[in-house]
Amino acid sequence: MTGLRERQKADRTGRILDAASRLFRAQGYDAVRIEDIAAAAEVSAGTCYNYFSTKGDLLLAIVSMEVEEVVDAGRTLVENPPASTALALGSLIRLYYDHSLHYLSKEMWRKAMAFSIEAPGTPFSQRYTELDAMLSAQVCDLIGALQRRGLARPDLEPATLGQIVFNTLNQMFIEFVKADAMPLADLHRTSDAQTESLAVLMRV
Amino acid sequence: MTGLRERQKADRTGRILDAASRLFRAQGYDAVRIEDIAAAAEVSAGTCYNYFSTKGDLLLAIVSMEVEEVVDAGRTLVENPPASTALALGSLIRLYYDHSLHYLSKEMWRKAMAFSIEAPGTPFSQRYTELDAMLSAQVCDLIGALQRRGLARPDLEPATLGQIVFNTLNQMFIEFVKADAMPLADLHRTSDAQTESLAVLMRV
DNA sequence: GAAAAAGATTGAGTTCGTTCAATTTTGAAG
DNA sequence: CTTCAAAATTGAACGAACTCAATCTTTTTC
Repeated sequence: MTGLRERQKADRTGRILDAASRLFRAQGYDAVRIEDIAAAAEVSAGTCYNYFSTKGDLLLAIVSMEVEEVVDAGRTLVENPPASTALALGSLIRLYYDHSLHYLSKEMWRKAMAFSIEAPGTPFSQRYTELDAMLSAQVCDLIGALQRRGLARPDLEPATLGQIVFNTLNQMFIEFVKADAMPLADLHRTSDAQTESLAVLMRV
Repeated sequence: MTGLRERQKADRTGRILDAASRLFRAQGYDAVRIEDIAAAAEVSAGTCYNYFSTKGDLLLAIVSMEVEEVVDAGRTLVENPPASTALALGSLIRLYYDHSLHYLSKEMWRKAMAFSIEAPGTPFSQRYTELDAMLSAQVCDLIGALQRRGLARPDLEPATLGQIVFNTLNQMFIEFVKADAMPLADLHRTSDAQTESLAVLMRV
């Protein structure tokens, strides 16, 4: 079943991802050359291109792993939502935001977002877009749950409202990563204010 | 007042912008080398870098000129808004969308958006961000005008609602330029549906 | 009007992402 | 175990964005 070839493949993929992740965080995306990653992973530069189509796609693979974790964490929260609209939305959004800089720098986020717009057809760009859609769906699910509990006006599609909320939190996050000097606390403040407004909009 | 040096500077800037704009549209951003632009503008490659810090910033200068036109056109519409919420929003959004591909290809938009996230500090990246804010402000203005005419619920900040509407239309546009095969008509359809929902949300 | 200073242009050189033909490694068949 | 085909690795070569020391042009000074 798992021949030598497959094991080596998985091993090399892991080593490349680990090396890239560590180096990107430590030295910055631009400062790290493919050769550096290859050296740290004990392969040649050419081999990196066997596994990842471009440097940007390699970054997106790393970012995607992070987003997967956030999706998992979010699932738990959506299954047991806090007992008010603003609190429920606020908690989910804070979960997303607080995870975001745990393993990734703002620069990595900027480059990743840029690359996913610039090269939407690349394998990990598609994966990243998929994960974004999952986050958006999660917000929709939460709003659906709130409606069923009578905590949000029932005359609006949860999908529509969820999209709106997700677009808003996503845009705030983009502005956050674009401003290197902006602390996470500022994002929280802006977000809390917007969430409050959105909760008003959704009030029964 | 306007010495030879200044005139030459303006002339060269214009020639570089013209050449780049024409070549990007005709051959695609990636296919055009700085040397090609320099040759078409009758300067050297180095000179391009005196005027624009990077190839991406040169693209953003071109895109910004286009967005300036859209902002001007939008101003006229906001001053005389159509007589219903959905129609007013729909007209403004359609104005934005229809202008968008007049002089710029989807590829140019993708690269421009990517670059503005990736390198937010660059001169024309800042200009582009400013122009985006102006579009957003325009939507807010329109909503304010609708409120004053009694066409939108007055208990919500126009700034908040405007942000929501702008984020939504912006996100739809990003998805449009990310999908090369998607025709403008599809964007219109999706947008009309979303606008309808947003109008419901804003109803008095 | 000549000389010096300031500003701009130039293109050869550097760097790094990416490609690809040659080579090596792995797995299967006889 | 040997042979062969398929798959993967390699690193040298390529191309294009960007840099910079030398050169040229414009403006200012006296």
